Amino acid sequence: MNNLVVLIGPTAVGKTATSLAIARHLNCPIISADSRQMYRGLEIGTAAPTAEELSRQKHYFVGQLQPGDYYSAARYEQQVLELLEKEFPRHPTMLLSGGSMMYIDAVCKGIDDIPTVDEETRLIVKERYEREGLERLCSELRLLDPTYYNEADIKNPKRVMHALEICYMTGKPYSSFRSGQKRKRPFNIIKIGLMRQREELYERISLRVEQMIADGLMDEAKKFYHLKEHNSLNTVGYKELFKVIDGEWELPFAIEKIKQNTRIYSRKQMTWYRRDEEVSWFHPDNIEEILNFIDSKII
RNA sequence: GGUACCUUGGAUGAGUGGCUUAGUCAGCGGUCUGCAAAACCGUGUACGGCGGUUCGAAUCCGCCAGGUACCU
Repeated sequence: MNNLVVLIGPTAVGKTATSLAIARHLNCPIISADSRQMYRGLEIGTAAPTAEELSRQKHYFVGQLQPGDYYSAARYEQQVLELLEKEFPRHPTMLLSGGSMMYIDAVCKGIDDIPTVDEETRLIVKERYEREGLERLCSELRLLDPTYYNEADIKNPKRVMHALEICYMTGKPYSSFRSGQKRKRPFNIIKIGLMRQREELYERISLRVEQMIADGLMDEAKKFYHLKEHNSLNTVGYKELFKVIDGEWELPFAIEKIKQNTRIYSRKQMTWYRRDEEVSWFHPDNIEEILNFIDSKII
């Protein structure tokens, strides 16, 4: 039987260091599950593994996309599954590590097979939203897909728009693609969660942000300023510095906002993890305990 | 010492006698099946202190405290 160790935890909790220790112990590559570290050039702001860390253990899904490339959790699921199939013969236990909740779930639980929306449809719906407003889109969704309308988060434009995109493109209700079923995976999943006291985590966040600034985050932001409309740059650390570049904010204020937004992000991650009962939680300092636990769960 | 103005929940900031609860941000909690470090939702009865007027005061009056500006 093959195993996939999944290492999760809020940002700045210490996943990178722990993942290296686990990977060395298991003698396997690391599959990154970080939706922003996938983009090349955002190393400082996303606290990506350093060149030295990357050289210690083979990493996948770090710095392989250009900011501006389209990507999605579904694509990630598919690529990771393919990779695992390829790697398992040589590495019967693999490690997936990262903080992107949706990506983790995509790999562990699966995402329904929904067509990828083409650029044209995306534009049409976006324009309608901007011109006619959310209300109109909602009443249209109610007609095209009453099932989804009744369970959807109707106030969330992204959700409503996506459902409509699928309806337009396929001529079928969005809900007809949603099974709500967990996929069975042909490997054993061992979920390890890293957690620290709130104050401890917040302190680390604060220090890390200061370090990012010292390491030249501003230069990185300037370099990608021209891509700021892309989702990959709609990221904590960059969006605040863009406001400094625009002259809207002073740098010290922006730095405080980065810390604050990172804290908010870490809390959202924890909220997401909290409901996942399959996770076993550890403090990052207890690395021996973590390794022993993994060994006991490997099939 | 005098005159004027100000004092609202962690921050900001409306409200000038009664529609009980402004709003925003933070904080905290939550949602999550296709750009997810995204997007969205929920949640706090506070009116500087003490007295008075009134059926009723954050809102009017007096005193006290703190603050700001100007004057001597």
